[in-house]
Amino acid sequence: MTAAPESVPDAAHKAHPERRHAEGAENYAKAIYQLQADDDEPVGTGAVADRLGVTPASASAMLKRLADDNLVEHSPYRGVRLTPEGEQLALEMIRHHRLIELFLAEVLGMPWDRVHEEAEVLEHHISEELEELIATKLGQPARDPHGDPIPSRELDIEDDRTVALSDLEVGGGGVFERVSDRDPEMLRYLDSRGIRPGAAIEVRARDPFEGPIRVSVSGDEHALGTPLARRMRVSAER
Amino acid sequence: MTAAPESVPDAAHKAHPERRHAEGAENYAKAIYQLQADDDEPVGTGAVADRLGVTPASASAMLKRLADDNLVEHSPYRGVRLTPEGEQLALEMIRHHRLIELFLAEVLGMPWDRVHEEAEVLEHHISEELEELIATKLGQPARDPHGDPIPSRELDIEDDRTVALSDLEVGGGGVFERVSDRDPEMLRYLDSRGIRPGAAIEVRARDPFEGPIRVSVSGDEHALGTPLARRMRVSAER
DNA sequence: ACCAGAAGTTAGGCAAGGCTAACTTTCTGC
DNA sequence: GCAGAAAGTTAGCCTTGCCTAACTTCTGGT
Repeated sequence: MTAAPESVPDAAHKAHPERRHAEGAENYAKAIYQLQADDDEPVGTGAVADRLGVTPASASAMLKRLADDNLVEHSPYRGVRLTPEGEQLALEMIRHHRLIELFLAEVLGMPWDRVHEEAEVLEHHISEELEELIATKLGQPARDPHGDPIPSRELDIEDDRTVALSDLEVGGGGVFERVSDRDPEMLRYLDSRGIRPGAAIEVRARDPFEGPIRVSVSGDEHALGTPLARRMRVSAER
Repeated sequence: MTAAPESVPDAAHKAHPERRHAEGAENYAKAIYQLQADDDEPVGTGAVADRLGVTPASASAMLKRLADDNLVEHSPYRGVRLTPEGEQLALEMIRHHRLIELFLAEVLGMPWDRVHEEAEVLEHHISEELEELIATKLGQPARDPHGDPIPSRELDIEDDRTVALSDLEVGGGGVFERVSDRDPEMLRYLDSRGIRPGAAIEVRARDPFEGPIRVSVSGDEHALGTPLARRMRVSAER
């Protein structure tokens, strides 16, 4: 009866002096990072709540906890900004997310429009060691299947030199770099039209008042709605 | 500003009328299943608590919740038994666990003694679709890297025809089928001695009072402690 | 400059799980 | 067969997150 003591599932990971954060905190950090984008305006509570699908009250409470944990600076009523620590956490999750997306697509053949939601869950549950094995298997890739850059092991991320397709004038264009991975229907649609990252794209015509945008992609013409065009990023010309 | 509504991360999976269970319930079901083993004695609260590393009080409360959810039958003070629904849940987790272990070892080259703890986490977070992709990639395998049988897609599991090495008499033996995956040190030790599932093993001598057991494995002799031998399963001779 | 509405926060609840301390039930040894 | 030990349960509390309802602060239009 007195068998060897079962290995209790206690402190598993972490060699580095890196604090553990709950899944909730990880999602908030990622959301704030993505809302913060390039401009460094603080992010409003409502925007965070919106993106995470919770009420502003819940977000408000959570942001206070994040501030206690030193992941954000929070000036009540005026918004939050990630601290360096919060940004690291966000980038860590983004690295996980994009590595997992690429892995699922490349190694397991999961369709382009399905990898996002799977990665959304798994990103919180892989160890550093598994992250590294995946990155190695993929050859330390720089971009995920939607064209998004993957932060390096040291969490450096290539800065964004793209513009939204919806912001281009007629005659503008470049290489279609990436598209938000968050809407499977959009992904399926683009994929079915043969519009994939890496393709050359050019704006042929625009209609006023959010009308369709006519573009040519590798010879073919397509008319795209503005909401879609807003999510498509094209390499900036310089 | 009124962009397309972001896809909220609500009800994601489940085509089948399959209820969702929290991670906690999944772990309890698995623990009870494994404690129940073949004998169908009910499992005590303390044993469950022990295996999961929680206090008996916590387990007691949780078992009541599982009973409400129809995963176990609970007679107060006398123990729990899984319901068919609870057993399905346990087998589902065991299938996930063992597929993930094998996948990590085969596809990513993760060492034998590390796959368990990674799988312990991930088993709760893969979708049915990913489960299927993994199983396909591995060719619908029947056993994980420790030699444990993997339940089929329909959750049928091969019944156990093995005995503990510690229960064999001198002269007894058979094929070393598997070993508990829960103790990395044991795994590393066996691996370093070249004792791996599939090898022929025979008991050469035993000392009384839990003394070492001398066995031969593919020509070499080893002396194994009783606790270790208790966790090694050898194909039953008939 | 003010006030209404928008944005944010506080208060009070709930559910899951965990803990300790105290109490009950069951089992066992004499 | 009964007392004390062992096993199980209850009570009361904590934390993480989420909710609704009510309150506060900020901001923009006249």
